[in-house]
Amino acid sequence: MIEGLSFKIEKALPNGLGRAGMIWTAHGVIKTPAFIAVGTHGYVRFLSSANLTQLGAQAMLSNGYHLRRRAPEIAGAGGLAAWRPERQDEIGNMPWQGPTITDSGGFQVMSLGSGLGKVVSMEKERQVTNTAHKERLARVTEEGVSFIDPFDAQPDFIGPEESMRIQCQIGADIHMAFDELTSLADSYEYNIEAMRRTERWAKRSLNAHLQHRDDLGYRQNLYAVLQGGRWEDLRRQTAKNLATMQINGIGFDGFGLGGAFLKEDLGEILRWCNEELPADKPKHLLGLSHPDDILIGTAMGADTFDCVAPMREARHGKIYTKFGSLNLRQFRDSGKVLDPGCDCATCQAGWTLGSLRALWRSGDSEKKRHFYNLASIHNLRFTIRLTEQIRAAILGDYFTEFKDDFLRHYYQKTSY
RNA sequence: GCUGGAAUAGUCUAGUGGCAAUGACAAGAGACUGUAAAUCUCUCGGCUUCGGCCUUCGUAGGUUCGAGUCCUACUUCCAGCA
Repeated sequence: MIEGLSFKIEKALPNGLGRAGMIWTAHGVIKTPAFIAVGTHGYVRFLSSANLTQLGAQAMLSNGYHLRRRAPEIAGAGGLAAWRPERQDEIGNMPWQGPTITDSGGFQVMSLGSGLGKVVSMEKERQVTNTAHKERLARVTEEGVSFIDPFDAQPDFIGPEESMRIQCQIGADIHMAFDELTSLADSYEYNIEAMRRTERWAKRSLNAHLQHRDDLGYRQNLYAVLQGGRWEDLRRQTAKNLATMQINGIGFDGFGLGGAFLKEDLGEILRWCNEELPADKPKHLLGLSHPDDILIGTAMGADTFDCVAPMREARHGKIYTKFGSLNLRQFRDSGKVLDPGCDCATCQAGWTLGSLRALWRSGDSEKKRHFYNLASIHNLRFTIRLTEQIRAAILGDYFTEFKDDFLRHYYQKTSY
């Protein structure tokens, strides 16, 4: 039996919660802070496992909800790191053999239920409407979540026990307890209710996880997820409750920091959580990746991050640069490089904004797939490189200077 | 040369007497954060004080209260026959 997760802090920020460290799992090591590439269906869209390795990805996050019907098959293959997914993007089916994480399906409770896509957004000025969701596809009860699968319209149910059974069959190194993510539109009262339900589900998740965590021959690990919205009393309370929650003397291996955040609230909320949580456990900030979010998250004690944005925005023509992101549409025939000094394979191969745009707008599906690959490589490398730079800055005692310098360039869009 | 068909916005296209005129693409602007997302929203003749005004469906006439639509001629293109 390969031992379970272990976490070592190499260096912590003075007078702060941030740190650089290492997480050991059965499938390898994650040097933190780290950005985890999202491969919901067991693979990262339009990126091969070789692409991921080349651009410095250390781990992949998949989703128990999307893979739930494949879980027995994945278990039969020996777990996610050995499973060859049937891909829709024609990139080949070599598995990602490094460390893996699965989400519980808790996000889908929100996205298929109360939430519109916009409700997780962090722009304060945006009008948030929770009532506009006319076709609610998920309903929450104490037992779990009943929902209609949007792909085949079939009714289904996931509760903590189902989520743990699925995740233990998928066999990622790190699992998330089944939680209920609230939207920005939900009230304080509803957040109390959802947070307490999430805590009860966490206990049931822990119980079910402990029964199956060694089923595939290596130790799988469980993070509890903190909710509580934007309220300090709720965040501190749920952090304390989950930090001390145990079954037969066994607690959680780490913690997921969940929720929908307004940008200006993120740092404070994470501070409340991480002042209460044990420093020696790894923390994963769920679903965020923009540079300011990663920098603030790291400063406030988050060790790992995941997000669909780098890849999705790449597909949609948003190219990340050190001077801010740009819309590829505006660069027809441009001979400029994507991002000066970028070390990604796309930039190294000499692609320019104009040539990439031409590929994207070609109308040819094969060329478009090529574009999705090239653009995803660039944005993902950009995001991963940021975490590498942050790690180096923490270890080298220049984190604050690095952060200020990076944000000044990125958000003032000085020139480009 | 004869006969038949066609001509609509940047391109293709809908429209057979009634509101600058359908749809697609291209183009332009924006969005996207634990993936119902190779997606979605908006603009796309000109002007505007946002109430409207003006100019448009190959060209020129005509019929009509009213024409992209019907009629005549012309121009160009396509097909068939010589």
